[in-house]
Order: sequence, then C-alpha cells, then structure tokens
Amino acid sequence: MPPKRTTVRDLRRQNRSTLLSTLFFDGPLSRHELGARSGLSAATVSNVTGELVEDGLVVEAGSVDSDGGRPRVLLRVNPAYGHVVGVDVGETGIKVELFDLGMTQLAAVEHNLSPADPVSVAELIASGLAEVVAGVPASTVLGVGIAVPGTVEQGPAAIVHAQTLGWDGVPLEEMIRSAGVALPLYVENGAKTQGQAEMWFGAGRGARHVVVALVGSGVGAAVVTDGAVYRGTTSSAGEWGHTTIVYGGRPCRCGSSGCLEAYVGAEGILDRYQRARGSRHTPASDEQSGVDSLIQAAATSKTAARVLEETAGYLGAGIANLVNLFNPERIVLGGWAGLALGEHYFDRIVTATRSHSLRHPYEQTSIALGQLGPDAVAVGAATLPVAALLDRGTDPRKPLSHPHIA
Amino acid sequence: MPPKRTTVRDLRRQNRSTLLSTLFFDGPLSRHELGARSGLSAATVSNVTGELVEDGLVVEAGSVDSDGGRPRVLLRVNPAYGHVVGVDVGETGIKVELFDLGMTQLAAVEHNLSPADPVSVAELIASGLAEVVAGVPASTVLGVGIAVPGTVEQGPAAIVHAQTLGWDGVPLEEMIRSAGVALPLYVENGAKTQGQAEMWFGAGRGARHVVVALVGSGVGAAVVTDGAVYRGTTSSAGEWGHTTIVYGGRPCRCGSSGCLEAYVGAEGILDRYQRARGSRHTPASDEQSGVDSLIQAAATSKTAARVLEETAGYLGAGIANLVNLFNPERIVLGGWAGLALGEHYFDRIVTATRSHSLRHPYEQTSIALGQLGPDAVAVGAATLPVAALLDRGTDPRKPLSHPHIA
DNA sequence: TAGCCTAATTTTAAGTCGCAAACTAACTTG
DNA sequence: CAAGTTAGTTTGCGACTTAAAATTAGGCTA
Repeated sequence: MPPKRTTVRDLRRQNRSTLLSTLFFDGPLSRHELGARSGLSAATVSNVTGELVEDGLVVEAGSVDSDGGRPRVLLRVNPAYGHVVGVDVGETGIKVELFDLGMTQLAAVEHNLSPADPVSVAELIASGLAEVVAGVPASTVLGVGIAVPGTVEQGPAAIVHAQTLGWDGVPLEEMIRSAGVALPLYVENGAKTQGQAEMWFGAGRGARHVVVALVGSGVGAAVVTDGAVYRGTTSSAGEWGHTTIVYGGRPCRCGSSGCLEAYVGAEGILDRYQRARGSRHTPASDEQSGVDSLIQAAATSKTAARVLEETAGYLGAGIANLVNLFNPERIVLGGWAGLALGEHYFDRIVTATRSHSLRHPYEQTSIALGQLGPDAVAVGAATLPVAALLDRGTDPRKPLSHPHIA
Repeated sequence: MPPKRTTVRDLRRQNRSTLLSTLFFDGPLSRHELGARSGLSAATVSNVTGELVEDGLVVEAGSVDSDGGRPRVLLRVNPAYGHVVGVDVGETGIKVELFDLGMTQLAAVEHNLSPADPVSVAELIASGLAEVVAGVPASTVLGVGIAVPGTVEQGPAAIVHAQTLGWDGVPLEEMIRSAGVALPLYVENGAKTQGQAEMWFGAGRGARHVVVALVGSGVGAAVVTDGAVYRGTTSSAGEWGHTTIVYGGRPCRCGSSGCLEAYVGAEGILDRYQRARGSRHTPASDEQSGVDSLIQAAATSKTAARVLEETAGYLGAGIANLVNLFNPERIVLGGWAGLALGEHYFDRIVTATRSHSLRHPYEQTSIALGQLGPDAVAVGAATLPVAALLDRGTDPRKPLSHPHIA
C-alpha cells in the first residue's frame, strides 16, 4: 500500500540492474559503450562494473582495438555464474531443462504422466529437477521457473487453475516445496512464458509493446506492455482464447459460447471441418496431425480450403481485437497451430486483421510469425529466475538487504 | 532508447512527487502520517515538505490534537497555487472550464460549432480559454488539457484522428499554438480523460487495475493498468467499441462489421429497435432521447424490452472480453447510454458478463456504475496538467533542470 | 505558574551515491 | 621513443536519506 520510498541505495541497485541487463541482452560491451547506452558517467560505470566483476556476475571477454588508443575491454555476463531451470508442465507430461546464464541448455529430461494428479506432478517436478541438476553444484542453481497450462494466481504461494488438467485451485508451489525443493520457484502461465521467450530470443526482440498470440489446442496471448508481460490484478490477464468473437456462436469447452478458441483452436478447426463434410466421426489420431492433414487436404478439397480460410478470417478478427485494444507495435503469431496456419494463410490472416482493425492502430503494428516453437515454453520458464536476477541485480536467493561489502 | 540513468537528484524528485501526490489524493495529512504512508523517514518528510511549503505548493491547514503530545500540523496542497483548464471538444461544440488545484470549478464557457473545421475549433478553444482565464492572474495557469472524440497520436505535437468530426491527421496542438496559446497543452482522447476522472474522483478511486467502459453514441474504454491510463505504442489503445463481437455481423460506421459499437452504441441500439419493429423511418429527435424513450417503452412493449435485453447481453459479452484480457479488479460502466442501461438492466449485464468470462478473472472483478456523467470529460482533461504537476513535483511549465535553491 | 510528560518536528552527524575533472594505462604513429 | 588517442580509474564534492539527538508545543499536575 505505501508507495515504497526511495532511498539512495535504490539508485545503486537500479543502475546495477540496468547495466547487468544491458550486458545480458546486448552482448559483450566495453565499459565505454555501456556508459553511452545507460547514460551513466564513466566513473559510475567503472565503479558498478567493478562490483559486478568482483561478485562474479560479469567477466571480461577479450578486448577490441580502438583505432589509436587503449583497447576496450569487453564485459559480459558470466554464463557460469549460475544455472536456472525451466519446467514445462504439459497435459501429457513434463519437461525439465537446465540452462546456464547464457541460456545454453545443459541438460533436459522428459517424463510422461497422463493422469495429472497434482501431487504426482509435483513429485515428478522434484525428481526431474534432481536429475537435471545432478551435473552442477547445487549452490549455483538460482531458481526454477515452472510453466503451467492454466492461470496462476500469484500470491504468497502460487495457486494454479488449469481446466485442461482438471486443476482448480491447486497450490502447486507449496506441493513442490513439500516434495523437498528449497530453491526459489517461479510459477507462471505457459503462454506468458512462451511470450517471454519470444520477447527475449525470438520475434519480439527489441520491441516494447507486443502481443504474442498463441494458437494451439488452446488459444492464449501474452501481452507485453512497456517491455514487461502484463499480468493484471491476479495475473490471469491475456485470456484471449475465451473472448467472444461470435456472440451466441459455437459452444466452447469453457462453458461459454462463441469464444475465439471454439473457432481457431485446433479442436474447433477440426470440428468445424467435420461438420462441413457432414461426417461426424473421423477421430484424427491427434490434433496436431489432424490439422496438418487438413492443411494438406486444402490443396485438393474445397471444403478443407474453405474451413481454413474461414479460420484465417476468425483469427484475423481476433488479432484485430488485440490491435484495437492494445495498440501494440508488433504482433507475434505463434503456437503450433498458429505457425502452421500462418505459414499457409499469412496473407489472408493479415487481410482479415486489417479489415477488422481501426486504420490508425493497424498502421502502427506489424505482424510476424513466432520464431520459436512450442519448445520455447521451458526456456521461457527458465527466463523467470533470470529476469529476477537482472531485475534485482543480485542473486535472487539473497534477501534484499544491506549488501555489506566485506 | 538509453534506459534513463538514475542520479541522486531523481531521488528527491521522486520523493517530492510521492509526497505531493499523497497529499493531493488523501487530503490533509500531518507530516507524521505522511512519513508513515510514504515509508520515508520523518527527517526527509520534514525536509521535503519544507521545500514544498516554501514553493507555495503546500500549505498548513490547522492542527489536530494528539493525545498528550505536540499536536500534528496538517498539510494540504494549496488550491490557490495555480489553475488548470479542461477543454471538452465534442461533436457539436466545445466546453472550456477553469479549475483551481482543488479541482473546484471556477469558470466555464460553452460554444456551439457545428461545422467542425479544425481551424475554427482551434480558434474557439483559444478564445474560450481567454474568456475563462480572464478572472485569474495569467501566470497561475499551469496548463490546459484538451479532450477530443478520437484517437490522439502523441508526439512532438499531438495529432488527432477523429472520424466523427471528419478529422484525419489534424495537428490540433500546433493549430492551437498558432491561435496564440502559449500554455502547456495536453491533448488526449475523451474516453481516456473521462476514465481518468472516474479514477480520481469517481467509481475508480483506490483501485489500480480498472477498465472504464464508456457507452454513448460511440463506445470506448479507458484501461488503467497499475494506476495509469494505458496508451499503447501510439496511444490509441482501448478502442473497445470496434472490437469484433459478432463475426460477420452488423456493419459498423468504422467500415468493419460486427463491432461492439454496432450493437450497443446508441445508434446501433436504436437501429436494431427500428428493424425489430419492422418500421424503418422513425428518426428520433436525437439519440439520447431516443434511447430514453426506448427504455420507457420497454415497460409496455415486448419488442423494446427484447432489444434492450439483447443489448445487455452484447454489452455483457463485451465487458467479459475486457475481464478476460485485462483481469481488472474493477469495471466501471459509464457514458450516458451505459449509465442508462446500467440503471435498468444492471443484473442482466452482470449475468451476461459472468457467463462470458472465465470464472477466475470474473471472480476477481467487481462491476460498478460510473459516478460521473459525461460532464466529467472536461474535468478529466483538466486533470492532465495536474497529473504532470504531481508527477514532476513542480510546476510543469518549468524546464526540468537544476532547482538551484536560492 | 513552574515543572513534567508525551508525541511531533527539526537538527545533526553519518554513510551512500553519481558526477566532473584530473589521472593513469595501453596502444598507434611518425 | 615522443606525441597523440582512446579507455578506464581515482579523487573531491555536492546532493540525498537516515538514525539519533535535540527541540518544540500542548496538556496536566502540584
């Protein structure tokens, strides 16, 4: 409630964070360049980077000639400073991946688990974590990001609501703790972590206002406003898939009707195709191959082509709603179905977006396909502890108190 | 581009801003209480408030006993420190209103002007301004907020796109300057200023994530995220009225079809009613009385009742989209038509909202009617220079440089 | 009315911070 | 190897917030 005061020490933390983040995202830089980018004086840069180097967060990385003067010493974030783990909790199993601070994958394990009992999942996460972390000193693991397919209520401990898993108010964070994990945990919605991955390493790089629209079995979006993923009051913002696009239209699994997901989600697409063909029982082996073969079929089948074109229309209108409401500078279309559709029907989607957007916001935005596949969910999750590190400028495990330089 | 560095002076500015804002919004407070709320030490509070008092921004306002000790001296923002002007540019005329810093209206003028030629509007604003400001010393006017019914492209000078006025890329700010106004100008979309008014003085008070949904002839929304009106890349965010709610539905004046505005905007409601009755030519004297009499008619006419109930349904679905996307803690329904509908069909709107929202975000939000009428647009505009004052902690006319205490 | 008590402000004495200016370091050139 | 350049450090200072000590300002008591 009290608008946190600002003390003189916050200055240092903030500048530390700024420099560290600049180094992280813009690769090796000299102190000089760092000063230019951050606006800080050379003296301060020198001072702060000195601390960062002393703490082991930053290391020197060769040097570069500077025509006719002292060569610049390049600095970069020390990839070996620590490790982070990303966990992707999916509907059929979980993936656990270990990265260093350079976001290089060092290890990964995958476990299937159909009956998604929360306790088993928590235990599976704990054991996967133990497996993956085995190769590195325990003390170097800075935190664990956990992506779940549902909304996450952030609070003293994260609570998960995931309809597709049948979870309603599952205290996942506590459960993982009970399974014996003592590391900092960051539980977040999978669409948001994937969006974060696109922002850091994919099609969203460099932009500050982005909407990452994800279409797969489910439909969701990660809204990035001013560089940060927007969460809303209880961090369930961005539920694009269940916005109404056809009032009174197709029933949706969420219980409502006319949701975007009921039209452009994989199940919705396939079901619409079945109905268009008149047949009712062609259970595709799985959704992903079902959509693939539908796209194949469009080459020869008019019905298939029409269904997909309609899909592009709905999708464009859905994207246009995001354009009108958020006025982003960039839209990134991702998710496996989104990428598949985007590859074959990009123009049509763009056209539909244009025709349903107001001219002005439409002209300010560009539409791009995501550069990362659905695998990005785990990397995105792993960025959460890294983001905490960059944000605080220090090991997120340390309590935020007097640094007390020894 | 460079992530603005933080210097030790920013600290002071920020703390000054915090204290000033706290005083502005939370009424007279003692230095003690101020320290408690801001987290600042008593010493700093004393120091900063001393400056504020010296600058005339804050004045003492009586004192309060404190059981058995030195009584607390109350401080409050000095309403007489300066004046601000709010301008409401409407489709048929403009309103210019003068306020003191306590937001008490001191003067107001209204001019009609049907042919909305931008140059005449600019001149009308300039002359209205002169009229209204006549009673106070010129040097006390801190700035002028100007609300327009269209999107505003913020930049070195604001550009206005207002379809209903036939404006497309009108450099209104420059034009007003050319008309001889030298004061700081803040041009903003009218929905956003009205939203700001509800946030400061109306149904949005105290909340940080709010969507103010405005339904009148047009339909728009002001989205407040973390206490500030969200603007997007080029500040045209929040165009709720032109989001698609019925894919392939009624044509909208924006050129698209199925927009929310085509269903719940006044014109849309009345037109749907005409069609439902089969008659085509009952040109209501004006939209506002048309909607009023439609609501009257609903008591006896089944058709009228049905149209309004359907309207409540569409509106609820539209609100649900905002709930799903933004996860606000509060929804404020306003605008003249929104208030009229809300008064008679509140339950139905809420029901429709619930049935189209995901359960979790719906449960986190509350829906309330706006407390301010459409008159609030001008007050909202007037808050813009005040916001600049609170934000900077100093007269917004002064360049932001060394304070150099004399 | 003098003296005591309590609680609100102000002063005072550190301890931090970023900055400009003055230096030092490390090369290139002629 | 002296002069010229560019990178990075050190030094001294002004600006800040804070904790602690000192100073009000009423209310009460004797």
